[in-house]
Order: sequence, then structure tokens, then C-alpha cells
Amino acid sequence: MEISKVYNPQETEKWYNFWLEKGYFSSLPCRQAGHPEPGERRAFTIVIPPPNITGSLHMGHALNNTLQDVIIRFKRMQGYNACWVPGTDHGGIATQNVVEKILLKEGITRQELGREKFLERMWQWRKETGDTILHQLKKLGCSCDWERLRFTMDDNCSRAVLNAFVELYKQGLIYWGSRLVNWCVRCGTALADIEVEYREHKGHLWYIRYPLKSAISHQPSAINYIVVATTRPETMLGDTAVAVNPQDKRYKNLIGKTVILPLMNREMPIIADELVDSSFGTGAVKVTPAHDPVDFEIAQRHQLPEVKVIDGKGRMTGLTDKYAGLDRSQCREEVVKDLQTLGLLEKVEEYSHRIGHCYRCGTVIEPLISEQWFLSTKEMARKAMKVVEEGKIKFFPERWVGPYLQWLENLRDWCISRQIWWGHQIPVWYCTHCLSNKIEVIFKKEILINGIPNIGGTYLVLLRAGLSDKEIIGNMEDFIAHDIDTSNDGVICSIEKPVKCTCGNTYFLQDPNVLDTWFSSALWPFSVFGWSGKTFNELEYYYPTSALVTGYEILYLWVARMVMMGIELVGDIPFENVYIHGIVRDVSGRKMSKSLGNVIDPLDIMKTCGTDALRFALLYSGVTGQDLCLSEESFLMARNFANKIWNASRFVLMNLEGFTTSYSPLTTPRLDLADRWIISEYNSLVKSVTKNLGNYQLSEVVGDIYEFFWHKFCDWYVELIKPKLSQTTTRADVQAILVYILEGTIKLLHPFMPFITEEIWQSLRQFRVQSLGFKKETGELSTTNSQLSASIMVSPWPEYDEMMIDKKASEEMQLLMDVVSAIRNLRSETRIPPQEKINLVFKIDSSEKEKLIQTNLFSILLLTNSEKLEFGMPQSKDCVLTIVDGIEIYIPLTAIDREKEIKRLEKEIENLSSQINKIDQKMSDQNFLNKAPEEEIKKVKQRLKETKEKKNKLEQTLLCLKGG
RNA sequence: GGGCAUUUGGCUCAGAGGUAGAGCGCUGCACUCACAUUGCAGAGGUCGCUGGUUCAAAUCCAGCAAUGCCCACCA
Repeated sequence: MEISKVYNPQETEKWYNFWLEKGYFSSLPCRQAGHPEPGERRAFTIVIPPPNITGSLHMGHALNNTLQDVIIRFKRMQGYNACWVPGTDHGGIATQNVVEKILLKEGITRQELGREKFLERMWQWRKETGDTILHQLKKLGCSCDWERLRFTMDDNCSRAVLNAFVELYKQGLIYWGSRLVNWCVRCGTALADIEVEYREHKGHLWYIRYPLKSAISHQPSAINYIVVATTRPETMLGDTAVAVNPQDKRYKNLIGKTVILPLMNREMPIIADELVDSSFGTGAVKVTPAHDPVDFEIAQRHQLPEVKVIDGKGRMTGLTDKYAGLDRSQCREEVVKDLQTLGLLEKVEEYSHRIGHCYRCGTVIEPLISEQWFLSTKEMARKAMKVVEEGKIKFFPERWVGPYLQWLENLRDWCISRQIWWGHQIPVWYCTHCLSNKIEVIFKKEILINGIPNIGGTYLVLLRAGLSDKEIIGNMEDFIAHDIDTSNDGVICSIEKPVKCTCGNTYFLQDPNVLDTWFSSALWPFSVFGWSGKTFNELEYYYPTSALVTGYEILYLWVARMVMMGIELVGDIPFENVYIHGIVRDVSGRKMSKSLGNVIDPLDIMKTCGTDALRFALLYSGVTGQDLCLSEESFLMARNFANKIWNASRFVLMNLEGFTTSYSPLTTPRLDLADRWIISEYNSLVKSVTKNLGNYQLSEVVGDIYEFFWHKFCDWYVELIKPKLSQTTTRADVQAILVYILEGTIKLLHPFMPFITEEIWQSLRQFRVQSLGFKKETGELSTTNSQLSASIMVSPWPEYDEMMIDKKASEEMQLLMDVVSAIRNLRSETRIPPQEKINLVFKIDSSEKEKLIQTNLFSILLLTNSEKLEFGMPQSKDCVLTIVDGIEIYIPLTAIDREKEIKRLEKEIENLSSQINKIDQKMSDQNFLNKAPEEEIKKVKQRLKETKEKKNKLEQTLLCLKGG
């Protein structure tokens, strides 16, 4: 039996299609038999954090999905009905931006194209490129149940989204309100608070004089103005007050007075509000209710008017006189210039502060008053906190509980409407007839105040539906032509377009807004199982899902919201465990980004090192929940390991001739120390791996397997048994153990490195099949022998036997390894060429140890390339000496380099002396002797004795050398 | 302004009250014998700083510093 001499990762990756064809990824084994129920087995369910359809696999995805695949493969092997639901997210703004950019190249805007045509283009684009990442996930080896592939905008999920909206609307949790929202002037839409990214920005602080209407004093020297400080002078055009802290003595007598807003010549009051920090700037604040969240709050308290001076495109509105039409940044320059001219600019300071940017396009956010749909989150947040506080949902690592709770604690209502076209259009319908009279009133009112659309939601609805003012007026006449039924407000929330209003009208206008893409993401754990649809059984079986694997960067954006929605809409938590991993960074700890040019492309790594190496490296280099810094080297390390696995397996397979499958030697008395040792180590490994996988300690598992396979199994065991393979008395035992260990280890490794392990499994299986007399082509074997499973993927997870964990074997083997290492070291230091056979003389004063060495004499000779081993004292004085655990080991030489040897011994003795000093100090410490546990003192005593003996012996030898 | 994380050999990171660990890199030696994507051996660290608890601290506690991240209404 042989496998190819060279490990070729790509060659092993062919197994993906095999798994797919066999249907191993499917989580519904009973489906074929016509059962809607998923069977008796317990489900283990994971829903994928759906990547955006614009996405292409980056290291973050690779990490996230490898983690999920490891967990799901492990659980599958453990016998769970493992269900990993894959899917993609429509990615609202981000995706729309991508298509808009493409259109721009063609010279068209989406407005020119119109909503319907634009959406056609979106869908076409999604059809062409939206599945890229799914193919890449397959390349990564992800064992998702592809039959369950979902998309946040497919029929199923869309129905769930609309249903959720209607449900929450009915409960009164969704409302339409006029609020100050974060507005992206580039994307032309509102954003949720959390979608704003704050970045440090070096700007200025302008100090502006606002003249008082009536002078306090008529003295020529008197100051008849109040100075306010601002980072955004252009917003002053929308000021409606100046605020000071009520406690501030400097301004006490000014409260209630009137100032004149420069440039606009508007009269406005000086008010007092607690929110003003008197220690900042001048202690007096200009209040711009329409463009600042704090000012908005102050304005609400003091019933100040709101003057909207910046529009949705970032331009100055008609309310700004001569500045109207200017871009907000241009306007700033103009305003500053004009203030300077008027002598009202007192000073300018350098000032560094944080400015909000759109998390999708990076444009500076403009706080604007706007009418939007909001989800009232207070109650939902409270429930979402409770389930985590009570431990119903567990976080790994636990430290994320704090930030999670804190975020929910301070959560404000969620602005869920977006003024874009790609997404779930809000299922709210306006009866044109019922609303016409209101529109008329509102519209007329609006015209009276300069045509500034800052009030009147219905007007905005029409406006955003793409109708121009003229069209609205035109429609208005049309609306007014109908009878008016004032008893109905004409707003209907329903999934389907209403057929007829109670007023009899059949014309409806759908709310043009779409929902925040995170709204649909929040429903993901149940929308994928057909929530609100027909397949409720599935939801009952798979929900709550078992684990959620995600990066901490979307803890609030996604995780917290899923919990809220799950509890509110399904009545149960969406998942039991949340595994939170870190972000992938480069070697210097920077985020990987295209602009920094420090990206390592997982697809490149797959090509050069193989998918298994990619997966292994990702898990090897990080600890739970910590960011991981990746360098190219870590992938080489993993590739080398894969190569090692390959070659060790190749070795085993090459030596299987004559091996009988049914033979199990694990308990025969013929086993020697190395056999018992490796079996013991293997069983401990299975134990710890199984335990740690359950705790999501994946990198620890990976490290343990690596250590075992390479440095125990390959370095020691395989080297030790080589001669035994050619002896008829031992060959069968050794073969059986090799297969036992290899098979078990590749099973443990399979979740991490699925391809190479499958390849090896198949070779082993083929061997077993052949040796059992089956033909290779027989295909399925209806056998209970789990070693003949058609794939490692569906073979059972290894069991461990506590009885096989042999502490004594570990200790004895350790001594043997120490002895061998010491001899090798001595050979190397005294420059004995590796090919040269040597003789060994052991002087041992413990019969137990002597017996151990005697029993394993052959192993020592083998591993140290020695001819013979004698006990006693060496005949010749030309010897080099090393001492291990009280065993004196001499290598007689024909000639020794006296100088060198003296130096070597002196160095070693010096080393021992300093050790002895340290221990001596400890042993002479009365406190230590009085208070330390008996056992510890004994240990230290023993060590001191041994070290001293060793030193004495070496000193004697040194003396001999010097004297002779 | 709050909070969290990190600080261990040249680099990336484990560990954990009782003699400092790994991988990479480096040095020396070794290629017909599973593997040079290898083997064997070696050099290299007062475990960020200062206190405290303890017989004993890299490890527990407190404070500080540096770095990174998150949150918050100082315009």
C-alpha cells in the first residue's frame, strides 16, 4: 500500500466533491425517506454569519468559517445531527454602492435609471457575482448544508422580514417619528447610531461673538456680546439660542436676554441648561437643534424652533440667505470669512476631536432632523440583557458579557429605515385618498415657510418616492378629486399590498424606504428555518441554535440584535453559546487592509500551502478571543506539519503488508515500554482534545495534536519501532499500534485539516477493504466496523480509555528519552561524527533503573547509533561523561581533545554550582523549612543531592583529566 | 471621561504559586534507508515597572507606564 511520494495539497482537496455527492453535509438524513422530521438524533446547529454578497474571502472570513467548520465537523463525528446553515447577506448600502459605482462608469445615476430598472440591475449583479464567496467557502472546506442555502432577500427570508415588521408594528414597537438622525450625504440615507464610525480629526475651534440685543452697559469699554466656541461655524446659520450652564456665575445675569445671530440677524434667547459644561470653551454654547444631537435635546426641553440649514446632500438650504446652495464645507469658509470681516471672530484654536463617518463610505456624517421608522428597543434590550445575566446564553470568552450588557443598557431606539432602494421595502401602505386632505394641509403649510421640507412626513414620503414638487401638486389634485374619509388615517401595515381601503379607495402608495440590512440579519437564526412560514417543525427542532461564531466587531451590530429579535418574535434565545474570536492582523498588529498593502490573501495561501495548512495556521496562531497577528511564516509552519503528517502516514502505509485488520494488540503482555507509552499518550490526547473542543479551546487542541503527532509519535515512537517491523515476532503488534494511533490521530485532526485526513483515511480504508477481501469498487459496505466508514467525515469520534493512560510508562519513557538526548548531546559536543558507531558504559546505582535500561537497551543503541552498552566502569580513561538522573554515561574514545573536554566540563560544573547555590540558599531558609509543605522540601532536598552528586562526579573527572 | 485587552528570548505567541516553554529565525552537524516542507544538537529571556500577600510570585493583589481596542452629549 502506498500513497504518492510527494504531498500535494491540491490533490487532496478533491474530496470536497465526494462529500458533497455523498450528501454528508446534509443535516436531514431522513429527508430522503419522506420524513419532514429531522430524526431522532440531537441537533447541533450553527447559522453562518452571512457574508455580504459583495464579499470576497479574506482572512477574517477564513478564520470565522474555519472555526465553525471545526466545531460542526467535531459535533458531526460525535454523532449529532450537525446542521450548518450557509447563506449570504444582501448588504444594503454596501451592495447598492457597488452597483451604483458600476453605473457611474456607464455614466448613469440610479435616479436616472429609476427604482424598478435599478433593482433589476441589482438582481442581475447579484446573480452574476453574488455567489463568489460561497464558492470560496467551499474551497475552504466548509461542510455547510448547502441544501439550506439562504439569502436575506430570498422569498423565505423576505417573508420573515416583512412578517417581523408587521408583528412589531402591531405591538406598537415600530413607530414613525421625526428625530435627529445620522445622515450620510453621499449615500443619501439615514444610518443607525452604531453605523457611525468616529475618527479623530484635527480641526479648529472658532470663538464667535454674538452681540446682545440691548447693551448691558453703555460704557464704551463694556463688552456687549457673548462669545461661543464651535467646531462647525457653518451651523450657526441654524442657531436658535445660546445656552449656558445655570450655575455659571459669569452668565447668570445674561440668562433670558436676547442676542442677535450674526449674518442672519435673527433674535434668539440665552437659555440655561444643565448639559452645558461651563469648563469648556467659553462656557456658552450656540444651539443648533437641527444639526446637533445635544442641541436637539436642549431644544426639545426649551421648545426652541428648529431651523434646517443643511440638506440631505450636504448643501446649505434656502433658509441660509446668501449661503443657500453652497456645499457645507464651502459655506464654512464663507461664514468664517464674513465673521472676520465683521470683527466677530474672536480667535481660532487648533482643536482635535472625533467626527462621525459613514461606516460604508467614510463620508462625514451630517446630523439631520428627518422622519424615519424607529424600533423601540428599551423593553427588548432589557430582555436581551436578562438572558445573558442569567447565563442562558454563554459567551466565550466571558469578558464580552460586560460590553454586551453595557451597550444594551444605553441603547437608544433603532432607526431602521434607509433611503436606498436595495433591501426590503417597508410594508406600509398609504391610501392616497385618505391622506390627500392631510397632504394638502401640510403641503400648503410648507409652502408658506419657504418650501423647506422639515415637517410633514407624508410630504416626505411622496418626495422620496421620487415625485417632484410639481408632480406632488399634480397628484394632489388627483387625490382631492376623491371623497375624503377623515375617520381613517390611511396608513396600513401589511405584507401584501392592500386591496381596498375602508374608504373604498384602491390606490396605495408603498412607503419608499427600505429596512436597515441589519434588521434582516437580526432575524437570521430563525428566518433561515422558515420562521413565519410552513416549516415550523424545523424551527422547533433546530432553534435555539447551538453556537454562534463571530468576531467581536459585530457584537452590537448583530449579536445583540439577534438576541432581542429572537426573544421578541420567536419567544426564545437564538443561540446557546456565543464564541467570539478576534480580528486578523498583520505581524505588526495592524488590521489587514488593501490600502495598507499588508493583506495576506487566503486564496493565495491555499494555492501555495494548501487549504489544510491555511486552516491549521489560523487556529494555531491565536488564542481564544484574542486578535491574531499573522505572518506568512505561520502558514509555512502549517504546511510543513501537513507534509509531516503525509510522510508519517506514508511510512505507516508502506509497512502494512501482512497486517490483519481484526487484530487488536492493545492489551497483550508483549507490549514494550514505547508501545505502552504511545498508547498512553494517545489516550490522554483524545481526552484533552475532546474536552477542549467542547470549551472552544481550539488553539490549545491544535497545539496538543501537533506536539503529539510530530514530537512524540514521529520523533520517538516511529523511530523506535522501525527495526521491530522486520521482526516476525513483533511486526503485527507494531503494525496494529501504528494503525491505531494514525487512524485515531487523523480523526482528531479531521475537523482542522479535513482534506489530508480524508486522503489518508481513504488509503487506510482501501487497505482494510482489500485485506478483508472486498473489492475496491464495491462501494458502500454495510458493516458495523466503523473503521470502514466510507469517509472519515462520518466516522465516529475516537473514544479514550482511562485505563490506557499509564503514568508509569510516561515516567520511564521520559527517563529513556533523557538518556538518549544526553548521549546525543554528548556526541554533538564532542564532535563524534553521526555515522560513527560508539560504545556506551553506564554506571547505575539503582537496580530498578538498571533494569529499565537493560530492558530498553536495544532502543538506546538504536537512537544513539551505538554499538554496545555495558554496565560498570569504563576500562579506558579516555572517556567523555554525562550524567542523567544519577546515571553516569561514559563514551570511551580512542582519543579525546583534552582542552576542549576540560572546557566543556568546567562550563557544566559552573552551571551546576550556580544551581546548587540557589538551592542551598533555599534549604538554609528557616522559614521555608518551617512552612513549606513536606513534599516540597523533600523534592528540593532530592534535587540538591542529585545536583551535588553530579557536580562531584564531574569534578573528579575533571581532576583526572587535568592530572592525567 | 469611563471600560476592556495586551506587555515572556530577534519575531509570533503558549504557560501558570515551587528548577522559564513552543514555532519561526539564528549557529553547528547530518541527504540512497517515510519526510531537507527533514533529522540531531546548540546559542538566546533578571517573564513592562513599583509595591503588597506568601516560606516561595513570571504566576495572586494594588498602583503605575506603554500599546491597542471599545464606549460616552464637552460644542
